Amino acid sequence: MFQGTSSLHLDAKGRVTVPSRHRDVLLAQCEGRLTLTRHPDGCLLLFARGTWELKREEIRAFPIAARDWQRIFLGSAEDVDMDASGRILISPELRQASRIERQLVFMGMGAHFELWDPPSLHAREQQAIDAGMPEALSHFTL
Amino acid sequence: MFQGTSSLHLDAKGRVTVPSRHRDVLLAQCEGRLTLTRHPDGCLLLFARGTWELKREEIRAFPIAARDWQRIFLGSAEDVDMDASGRILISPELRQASRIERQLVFMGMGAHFELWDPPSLHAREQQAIDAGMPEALSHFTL
DNA sequence: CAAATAGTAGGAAAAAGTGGCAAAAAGTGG
DNA sequence: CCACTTTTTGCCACTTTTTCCTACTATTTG
Repeated sequence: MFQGTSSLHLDAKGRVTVPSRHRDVLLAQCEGRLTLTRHPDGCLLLFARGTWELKREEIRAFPIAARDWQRIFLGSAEDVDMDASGRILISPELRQASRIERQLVFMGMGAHFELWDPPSLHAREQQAIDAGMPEALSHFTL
Repeated sequence: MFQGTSSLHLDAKGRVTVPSRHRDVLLAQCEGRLTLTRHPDGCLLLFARGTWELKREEIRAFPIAARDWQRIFLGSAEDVDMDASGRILISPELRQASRIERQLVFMGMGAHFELWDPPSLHAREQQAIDAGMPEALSHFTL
């Protein structure tokens, strides 16, 4: 179960270090074999390879009406492997799509991670807070 | 059942001492294993690990429309352990999100704690008082 | 008033993250 | 088809952050 955020930098070649607290889990789960793709909300999604392959089957089964969504999820997916120092390379295409340049936010979201351009994330967060809790969550209390 | 507030300082590395009157309970309940996350109201939430894990399952079950809220609660959650002198470390990300710098208010709120930046708390309190009692509390008397 | 306990501060060792370099691979042009 | 250029990949080293331990000060309590 992944949770929590880390603020990190890409190096000159577009690589990021996977936060060390997640590294061991990922090495155990999939030997560092991961898959990176896009999310329509504007972030990137990072999966352990096995987790992705299950999701991929769901995506393949999308109805025709959702062909555009297949393009985003499937068409943008790239297999990436952690290198010896626990880094992954984010391709120029994915960097551009997510507006990630130098800095990024690495966020654990349960079974996967989200990678965000910091300004995009903050803007979206603020928007959500301003809009208030949706009706569907009216029964949820902390 | 936690209640009451304490005004405390963070040290130079961003650590706070858990008020001693709560320490024994937390040690007994979860051996000092806690989880810290954000609340949209602008404070941080502190849970005993077990309590958090129950909440986390509720959060994971949120509908897709509430993805932004999952990001705030789950995406910001960090497991923290009390150290030998009963302190917890608040990460730079959480400190920034809650505007906590040097001082903080540690507030017992039943099953969990809230951690506030003092000015933010006071502003919010004043706002609530000015707004008056909400309709839903019309039958409540002391 | 003294002792204990709470809260704060500082220092040293370890680890994490970042940058740079060099070898390898891939692509391009003659 | 070979040689050269450019990009990619792996490796190493430095710097910053984190973690653990210890010590001090202030407040509380008997």
